[in-house]
Amino acid sequence: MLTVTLPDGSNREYPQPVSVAEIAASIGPGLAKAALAGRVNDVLVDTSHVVDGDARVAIVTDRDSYGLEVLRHSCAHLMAQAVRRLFPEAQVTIGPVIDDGFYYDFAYSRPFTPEDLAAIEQTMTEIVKEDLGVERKLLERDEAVALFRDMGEHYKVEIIESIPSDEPLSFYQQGEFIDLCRGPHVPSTGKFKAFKLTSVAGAYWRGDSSREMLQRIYGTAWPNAKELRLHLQRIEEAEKRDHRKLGRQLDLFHFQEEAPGMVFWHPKGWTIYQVIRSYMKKVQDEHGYLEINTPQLIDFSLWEKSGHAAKFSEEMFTVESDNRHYALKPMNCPGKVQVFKQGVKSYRDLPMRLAEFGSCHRYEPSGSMHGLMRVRNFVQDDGHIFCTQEQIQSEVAEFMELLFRVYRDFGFDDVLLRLSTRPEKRVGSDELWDRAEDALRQALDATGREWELVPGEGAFYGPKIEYSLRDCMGRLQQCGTMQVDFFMAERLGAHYVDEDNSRKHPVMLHRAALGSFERFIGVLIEHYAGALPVWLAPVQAVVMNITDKQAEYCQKVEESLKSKGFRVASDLRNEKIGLKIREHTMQKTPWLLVVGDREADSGSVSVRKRGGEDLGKMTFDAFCDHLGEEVAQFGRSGSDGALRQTAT
RNA sequence: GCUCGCAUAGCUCAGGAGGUAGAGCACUUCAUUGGUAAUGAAGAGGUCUCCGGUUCAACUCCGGAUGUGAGCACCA
Repeated sequence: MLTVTLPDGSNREYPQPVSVAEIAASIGPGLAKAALAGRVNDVLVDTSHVVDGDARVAIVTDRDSYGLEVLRHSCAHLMAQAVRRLFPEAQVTIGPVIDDGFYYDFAYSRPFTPEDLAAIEQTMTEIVKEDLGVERKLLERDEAVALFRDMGEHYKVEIIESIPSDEPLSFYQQGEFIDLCRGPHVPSTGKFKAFKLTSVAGAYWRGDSSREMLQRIYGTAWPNAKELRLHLQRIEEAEKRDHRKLGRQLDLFHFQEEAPGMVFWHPKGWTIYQVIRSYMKKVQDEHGYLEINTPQLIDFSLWEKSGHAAKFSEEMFTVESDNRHYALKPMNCPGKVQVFKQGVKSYRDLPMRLAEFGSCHRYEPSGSMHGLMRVRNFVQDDGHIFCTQEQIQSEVAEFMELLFRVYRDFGFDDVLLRLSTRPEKRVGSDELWDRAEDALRQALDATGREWELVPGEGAFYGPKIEYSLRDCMGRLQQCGTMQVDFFMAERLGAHYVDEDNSRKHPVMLHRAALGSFERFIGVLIEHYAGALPVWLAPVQAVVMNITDKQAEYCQKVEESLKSKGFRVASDLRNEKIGLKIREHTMQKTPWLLVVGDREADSGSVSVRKRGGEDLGKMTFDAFCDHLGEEVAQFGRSGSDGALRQTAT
C-alpha cells in the first residue's frame, strides 16, 4: 500500500506501484488525456514513471510552466525527427528549451531555407498525426556510442563521451527516431496542438567560435492555436517598438555608412539626450559627485600602464599623429586617476566621488552592433569613487539609493540585482576579495530586495553588481553596474596619505546607473513605444490654430509656455485641424493645444491628450499648472504616461 | 569576427527574358481658411550602395568590398 499526496493536499492510496499516467487516470479521464509529465517529490518525470513508495505527486499539463517546458522540449525532438526524415544526411546535436520556445542545432551540408522550414513543419504535422508513443530507454555507454556512431551521428557521440561515466544515459525513442536526452518528454507525438518554426541561423558547435558552425532552427510551441497567435502578436508588437524604426519615424537620430556604430543625433533625439544628461548631473550633484572631463585622445603609453593595451588593444581605435601613437579612450577611469593623482590626497579627502560624461570609443565586432543598444561611440553616466576598503559598503549602499531613485524616475520599478564574485584568474589576495564580496553582499541585503549570486563571473580586478531593468515587454536590460577595483589605482600609481602617515592605494568603485546614454535611450524608446513621459518628451506640447486668424495668439501661447521652461512648438500651417492632430499624434506629442476663435477670444486653449482624450477648454494658466505637475512627477509609475504605456 | 539574408526616390516598398525604372506617403507650387487621426489638383525627385567580371548591352547574372538584418561568438 502506498500513499500519494496530490497538490491540493488530498491523499490517494494505491495497493501497488503505480505510474504517473495511472494516477492521472484514477483522478479523471480528462486529466489522463492532458497529462504531459509528472512531478514526483518535486522531480519532473515521464508519465510512464512508476511511483513505488509514498510520494507527493503532481500531474503536469500544458497549463503549468513545467508542462509548457516539457512540451517545447519534446517539440524540439519532433522537429529533429522531421529533419531526419527529410534530410537523412543531417546530424542532430542539441535541442534545448528557451524563453517561449526551443531550438535544435543540426550539422548539414547546406543551410536550411525558408522553404525547408515549411517542409519540416509539414512533416512535423504528419508525425503528430501518427501519434507515435515516446519511450524512455537506458543504454550502456558503449552500446550508446556504437548505436549513434552507426547512425552517423558524430556530434551525439561526442556528447555521450563527454558525459561523466557515473551518470546514467537515458534515451527517448519515438518511431524511428531516437535521441539522447535527460527528459522528461510528452507520452506521445499526438500531444502537440500549436507550434511554428520561426527562423534559422548559424550557431557554433558547443558555443565555441573556433569550432564549426551548425544550422540552428528556432521554433515555438503552445498549448493551443490561440496562445500561439497571441505569442506571434507579441513579437509583432515588439517589432513596432523597435527603437531603430521609431528613431526614424520620430526623427530622433540616424546612422550612416561612413560612421558605423556611431549616432547622428537629430534635434529631437538630442533634446532627450540632454534632458537625461542634465537630470543625471543634478542627481549626482546631490549625491556629492564632482564632475570632471578628461581627454578623449591619450598617448598609448597610458593604456599600457593601465593594462588596457594588454587586454583590449584589438578593441581600441588608435591614431598616429605627430610621430606619436594615441588611442581614443575606451573607458574614463585612467583619465580620472590622473585627476586624482594631482596634488597629495589625504584620507580626509576620501571618499572622493568623481563623475564624467566622457565620450568613449570601442571597436565592437561588426556583428555585435545593434542600433543604439550596442554602438562604437557612447557616453555613460560614469562615476568613479576613490575610497578606503572600509568605505566600500557604505559607498555601495549610497550608490544604490541613487540608482533606485533614478530608475523610479524613469518608470522602472522591476530591477534584477546580480552579484558576480571572484573568477579563477584574478588579482589581489583572498582576504581582500572576502572583504569586498562581503561588503557588496551586505549592501545588497540592506536594500531588502532579492538578488542573485553569479559565482566566478566577477572581473579579474574585483567583484561587481549588475543591475538589469525589466521593460514592459518583460525583457531584461542590463544598465547599471557597480564594480570594485583593487587594481587600477595601484597600477597607475594613485595613493593617499593615511592617518598613520603611510601611503596607501585607494580602492576604486566604477559605477553607472544608466550605463550608456545611447543604450538607455534605446531602452526607453522601446519601453514607452516612443511615447515618452512628458518630462522626457522632446516636444511636450504643440499649439495649433484652426485658421490663420489665430496665428498670433498661438505664437503668444507658445512663447509664454517656453518662458516657463516647457518645450513647445506651434503648428501654423494652412492645413485642416484634423491633419495637424493626426500628424502630431503620430509623433507622439503628449499634449495638443487647439486654438480657434473661441479660445483666442477667451484667452484659453482646448486641450487634447496624447491618447486621444479631449479635456476641453481650459485657461492658459490652468494648463501650465497641469503640465508643470506632470513634468515634476517624472516617469514614476502611477504617473500617466507610464501607466498607459505598460497597459498596452 | 562567423553563418545565412538584404541593399531600387527623403520614407515604406513594387518591378523586370539582361534593352538605364514605378506606387503610396513626404517634398514644391496652386486653389482652399476648415473645430479634434489624412482637402483637392499639378509638379519636381533615381549613376537602382560601391568596385571589378561576363555580355553588343548589367539595376537585373557572377565575384569582391561596404553597410545592414536575424542568430552565434564577443561585451573592460
